[in-house]
Amino acid sequence: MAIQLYNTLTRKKETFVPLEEGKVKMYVCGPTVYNYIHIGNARPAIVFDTVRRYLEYRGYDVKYVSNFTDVDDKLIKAANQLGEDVPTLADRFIEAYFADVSALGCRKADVHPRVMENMDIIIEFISQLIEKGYAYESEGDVYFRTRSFKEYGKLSHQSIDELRIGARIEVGEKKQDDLDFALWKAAKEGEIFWESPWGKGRPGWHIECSAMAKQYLGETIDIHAGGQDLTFPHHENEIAQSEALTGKTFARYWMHNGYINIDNEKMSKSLGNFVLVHDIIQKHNPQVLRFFMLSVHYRNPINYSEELLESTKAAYERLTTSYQNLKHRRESSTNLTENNEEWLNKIAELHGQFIEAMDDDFNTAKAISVLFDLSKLANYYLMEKNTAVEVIDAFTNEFEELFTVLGLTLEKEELLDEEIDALIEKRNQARKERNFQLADQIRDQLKEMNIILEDTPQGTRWKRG
RNA sequence: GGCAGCAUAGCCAAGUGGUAAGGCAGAGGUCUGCAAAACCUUUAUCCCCGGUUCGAAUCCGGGUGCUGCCUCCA
Repeated sequence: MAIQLYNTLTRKKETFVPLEEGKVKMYVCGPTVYNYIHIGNARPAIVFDTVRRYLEYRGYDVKYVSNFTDVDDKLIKAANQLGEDVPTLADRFIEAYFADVSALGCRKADVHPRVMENMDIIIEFISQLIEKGYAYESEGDVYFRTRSFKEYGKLSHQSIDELRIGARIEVGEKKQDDLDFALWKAAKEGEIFWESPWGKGRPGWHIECSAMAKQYLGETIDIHAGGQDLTFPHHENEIAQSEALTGKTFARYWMHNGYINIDNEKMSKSLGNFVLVHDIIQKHNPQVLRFFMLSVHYRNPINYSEELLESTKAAYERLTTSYQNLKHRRESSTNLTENNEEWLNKIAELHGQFIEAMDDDFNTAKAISVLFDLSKLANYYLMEKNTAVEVIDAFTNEFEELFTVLGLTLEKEELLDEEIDALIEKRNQARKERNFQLADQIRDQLKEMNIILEDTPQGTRWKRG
C-alpha cells in the first residue's frame, strides 16, 4: 500500500510517487521573521515536520528545505519601530523561531535559506524572466507579466478573468496590467537595499521561494507545502515564475494545511487574539501543543482554546502514563512465554492500523486513535497476574516507535534522589504496620514535592505531578 | 460577484455506500486500608428537505447556518 496524499493542484488524493525513486524533495514556506511565531505558524511547522518524519519512516530519503523571509515590508516597519536594523531583527527572530519550533519537536530543515543570503540567485532569476519576456522593468521596479503565463490560476482554480472582476488590486501606474505582481521593488529613502541591474532595491515576496527552491532542490520538486492562505497569490505566483522560466513542472504535489481559530474566532491582528508559541510553552508542555495539532487532520480547521488544550493534556497523559506503567512493570516481569504470541500479534495488528492511517493522507487524528488502542491493550495486559519481559518490551518499543514518527517524546524515567527514596521506604514500612495515618502524611508530603505515589501489587510506583 | 471548505454525542474528533473509531468531561460499578492508575457499564438514527439505492453520515439536487481565499498573512 502506497502513500496517498491530497494534491491542491488536482483537488484529489493521489498516490505519492516521487520523481526520483526513494528520494523526496520537499519545500515548505517558512515564516517572515519580524516577531515571535504564533500558533498559526506552528501548525505548518508541526504538520510538515510530521510528513517529513513519516516519509523517512517509510524509507524515503527526504531533502527538506524551508526558507526564512528576512527582508520585506513588515520587517522594515518593525525594525524602524524598534530602532533596530533589519538584519539584526531577523537574526533575533530566527533564533527565537528555532527555539520555539524545536520545543515543539520539529527538526531543523536540511537547508534554511534566507533571502539576504541568496540575493544573487534571486537577481539572476529575475534577469532571466526579463530576457524571456515574462517580466519588465518599470522605474526601478520589476513586474511579472501575469497574462503571459497561460496556466495562471491552475493551483487556486481561478481564471484570470474571474480574478480581474473581484480584484481590488492596487492599480500602480508602473504596472502594465493590474494583475502583474512585483519581482523587484525599488528602495525608498532610507530603506535597506541591494544593488541590481534595475538600481537599488529588494526582491518582491514571491520570487524568493521560486529562486531558492530551484537553487537548493532543483527545477522540479516533489512536495511544496504551506498554509492554506498561501495558495493564492503566493503559490500561484511561484508557479508562474518558475514554470515560465524553466518550462518544467515546478512542484508535483501541493499540500496546504488548514487554519487555526482562537476561541472560535479568526486569529487576526485587529481582534488582538494572537497567541504566540513563546507564551503557550511557558505555561504548557510543548508536547501537548504538538499532540493537539496532530489530533486534527491537517487539512481541517482547528480551534484553539485553553480549555481544549487542557483536555488534550489529559488525553496525552493517558498515553504517557500507560507507557510509564509498562516500564515500572518490567522489573517484576518474567520470561514467561505462555500467550506471548497472542499479545505480540495484537500489537502488530495495531501497528498495521497506524501505518494504514498515516498512508491515507497523513491522517494523524486516526493514527493517534490507534495509539489509544495500544494504550488500552497495554493497560489490559498489565491487569494480568504474570507478565513477560518480551511482551512488555514489545509494548514499550511500539510506543516509542510510533511516538517518534509523530515527533512526540516519552519522558525518560528519572532517578529519584535519596531523600525521596527514603520517604517512600518509610511510608511502605508504615503501611506494613498498618499505620495509615503516617503513611498518608508521607504521601501528602511527597505530593507537595510534586511526587505522586501509586500503590500496585508489584510495589509502589511514582510519577511527577 | 467569483472560487473553495465546513456542519457527526455536553466538548474535541475520525469515518466517503452496509445499520456510527478514539479522546475529554459526566454518571454508576470493580479494584484499593484510603487514594491514584486501570478496567467494566452508560451517553448520537451524523443541520433540514427531497432523490438514487436492497441499503447513505457517506452519492445527487435543493435549503439553512458558519468559515476561508479573491488584498500582507501559516
